[in-house]
Amino acid sequence: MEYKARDIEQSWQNHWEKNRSFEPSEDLNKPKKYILSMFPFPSGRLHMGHVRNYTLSDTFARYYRQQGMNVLHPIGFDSFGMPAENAAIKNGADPKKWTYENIDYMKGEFKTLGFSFSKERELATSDELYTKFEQGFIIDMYEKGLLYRKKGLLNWCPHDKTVLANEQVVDGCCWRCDTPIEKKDMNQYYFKITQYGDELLADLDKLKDGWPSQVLTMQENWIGKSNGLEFNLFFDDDAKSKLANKFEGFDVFTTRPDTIYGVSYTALAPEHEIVTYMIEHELLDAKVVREIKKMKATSSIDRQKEKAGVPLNINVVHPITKKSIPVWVANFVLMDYGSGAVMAVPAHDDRDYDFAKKYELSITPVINPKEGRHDFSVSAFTDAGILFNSGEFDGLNSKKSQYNIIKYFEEHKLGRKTTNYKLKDWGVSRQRYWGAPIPFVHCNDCGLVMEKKENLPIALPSDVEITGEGNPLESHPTWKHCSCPSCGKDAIRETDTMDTFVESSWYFLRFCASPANWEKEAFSKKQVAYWMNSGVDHYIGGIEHAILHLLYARFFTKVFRDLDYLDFDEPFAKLLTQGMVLKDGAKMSKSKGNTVDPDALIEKYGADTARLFILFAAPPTQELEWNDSGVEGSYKFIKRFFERSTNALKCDAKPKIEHSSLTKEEKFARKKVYEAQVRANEVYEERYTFNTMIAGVMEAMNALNAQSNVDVWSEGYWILTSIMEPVIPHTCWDISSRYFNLKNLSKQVVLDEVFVEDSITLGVSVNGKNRAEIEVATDESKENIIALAKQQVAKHLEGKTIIKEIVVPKKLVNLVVKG
RNA sequence: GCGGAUGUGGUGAAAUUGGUAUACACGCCAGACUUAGGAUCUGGUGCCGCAAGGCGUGAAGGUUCAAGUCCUUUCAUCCGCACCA
Repeated sequence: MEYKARDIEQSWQNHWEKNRSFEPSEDLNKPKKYILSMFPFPSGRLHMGHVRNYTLSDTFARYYRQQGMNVLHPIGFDSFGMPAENAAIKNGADPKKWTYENIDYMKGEFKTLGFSFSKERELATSDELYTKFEQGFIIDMYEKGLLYRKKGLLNWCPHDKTVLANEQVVDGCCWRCDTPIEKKDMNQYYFKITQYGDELLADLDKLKDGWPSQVLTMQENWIGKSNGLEFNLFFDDDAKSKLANKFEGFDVFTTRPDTIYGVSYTALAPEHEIVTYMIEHELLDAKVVREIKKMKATSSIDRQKEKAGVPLNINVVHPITKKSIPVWVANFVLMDYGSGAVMAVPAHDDRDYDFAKKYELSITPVINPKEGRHDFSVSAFTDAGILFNSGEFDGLNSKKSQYNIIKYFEEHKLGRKTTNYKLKDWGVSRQRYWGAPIPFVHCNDCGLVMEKKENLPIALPSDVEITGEGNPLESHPTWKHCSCPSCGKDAIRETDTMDTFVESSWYFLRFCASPANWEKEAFSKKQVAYWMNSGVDHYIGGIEHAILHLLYARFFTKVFRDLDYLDFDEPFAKLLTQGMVLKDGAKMSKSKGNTVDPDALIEKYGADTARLFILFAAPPTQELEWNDSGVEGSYKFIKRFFERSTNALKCDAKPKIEHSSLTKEEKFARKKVYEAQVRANEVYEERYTFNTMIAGVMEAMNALNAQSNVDVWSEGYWILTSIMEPVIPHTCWDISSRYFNLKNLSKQVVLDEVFVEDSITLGVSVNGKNRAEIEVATDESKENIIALAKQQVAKHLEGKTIIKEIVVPKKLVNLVVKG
């Protein structure tokens, strides 16, 4: 029989579609599995990374269907976003048309790859129905105080002409187009994600067993919680009068209160309000002002190159010693962390040390190492140690003194214990067209007013002109004009749209909703409770989403819980982060010209070959090096697997075999088949190393091929097609339908009898060095085994004394000799 | 600088708890069938060596009867974060 991949694949793809084979059951009493892959942006064509992603999720989904689970394996498109708009600017395409044409094409690709997605739950986040519910959530969050509008210094990408969240700034550049970002003062909507900072951090603990530790660490670092002391540094009388009594002082934050006696200067960020005041009121030399302006204009990358600063010629008073401390402006002080001001302890902080050395400021050591001595003329001592020069705290260790010093500050009302986070509130407004409109209205009388829920969705206009200059919603002749939902007078609609990460923060909940209710509700508590019970069972996607998407989705889940839409804390029980797909050692990318087009591959070999190669070439979390002859090898295996199926007989149940009556080769073949099954179960349930599972099946095939018993062949195929169905579904359904009436695509029972053996092979080592092999009866006595082993390695024992004999049951014998 | 990962044949990679290192595949070599083979089948293939034997999991030590696996030190590559007070 000839293996014609394309014919077989198309016929089964049509069969599955016609029979609605992959729609989940609405019976919420069945045991469930929710298998989710990160949905794609509809860029136009799938790339190999997508194929790897969906092959993995499909493999899980098909396995759990065989196990009798009710499986939800949905797909959608994260379809808002800048590329659609950029295509419009470049080619004059309509973003909506461009997007939905791409979606149609990619759906076709899903079909030809044989992915078992639920067709009926497919969605695109740019669908108006999706926007409608999202806008509803935005309103709920605003009412809860979790969304607010404020003016602030924002990251602005001059190329994409939009605001970016901190998370979207990579090395000071736009995460999408790599243009260096600028700071711009604008109104912007924010989600109060910081309110959930503690919980987002603490709940990482719940994910320990299911998420890669790397991702947990990245999230932990991103949230960046640190405990310390916050206190006020007060100006002396000179400074106060110089500042016209506008400022009493300023707040600083430190994680090292134990170094408080070592403070020898203090520094403000160039953007600090006191600095701004002094510039505006001409309290600084022109030269100093010039220096400060230069610092502000320097990008964050350049600022890191060398420390720079200028003195402000004002002083504060040390809170304990009451000594006078000079105030500087320093380029390494960040305005958006803590209060934008630091107490500087050059003796015990590297940055403060460098700065003090450069500007010849005094360095006052107050902590010694527990052992030995530190040379403060060379570097700062930043470890914990023993305090000196620290008044009543002398002799205490760092840890103890931190506690005592914070207590002292609190008792004397000088300061308080605080927690600081690197995590910032999530800015979500974008000055773009192709996004979900933020459902607010600006009214002259009422101010900022929410749209009424019955008016949702606030849909995008279709007749826009997209030039790349400014926001098309802003320049549209009529769209933004509306009446105030509160007083009815003429008002202006908000023209900002939402960050696309908002859509991907709840799509996994939408998939839980039965399509019958899609018009009526976003999702029901009951359906979500069922499918999300213990979370999405397997969430599969790229490591590049380790921070942004996964953090936002966790945040939304917690918010929805507090809005009483659901009853759990964490959305994703198990996270599998796949490795990149490489060719010639580099990530596949259009710009490098090292891509492999999935469509061409399917055309040549079929989808099953692509799927098999992807799973066989490397374990899922590792990088996958593309290799054309490896693909060829996968094709040949499938071809052989298909052709040799003719050795099986038609049967409706697994054949019964009298194991003891078989030949050695037949027994061995059965053992290999069942070994493959045992390994497959482990791989699907725990290890996810599909490469080793496939290797097991190949070994079993090799063993089957060395014998000719038709029952052994039939049983072998019964089991192996079941194991392989999730990987090469078309081939396996085809074989199974011809021989087994599809009955074997189900949970398999392992027969232990095939593992019982009469004799086993043991390795024989001398001094740990492998020298020979012996074959002994399974129940052979230890004495006999040793005797036989000695006989086998007699040559290596000549003239030597055996001082120890070790027998490891079923493994080996080790003889330790001397002389 | 901080955090994490990885390092095994010519290549992708196996080795679940310390127990015969290199399974499975690619590549290569040889043979069979062939007018032919980039098809198929069979066999071989860690390195050095004619052999006996020796050497082998980035490097160096250590623990152990036994180490890819555990401990110490170190090198290289990759990824993430990065003046976070």
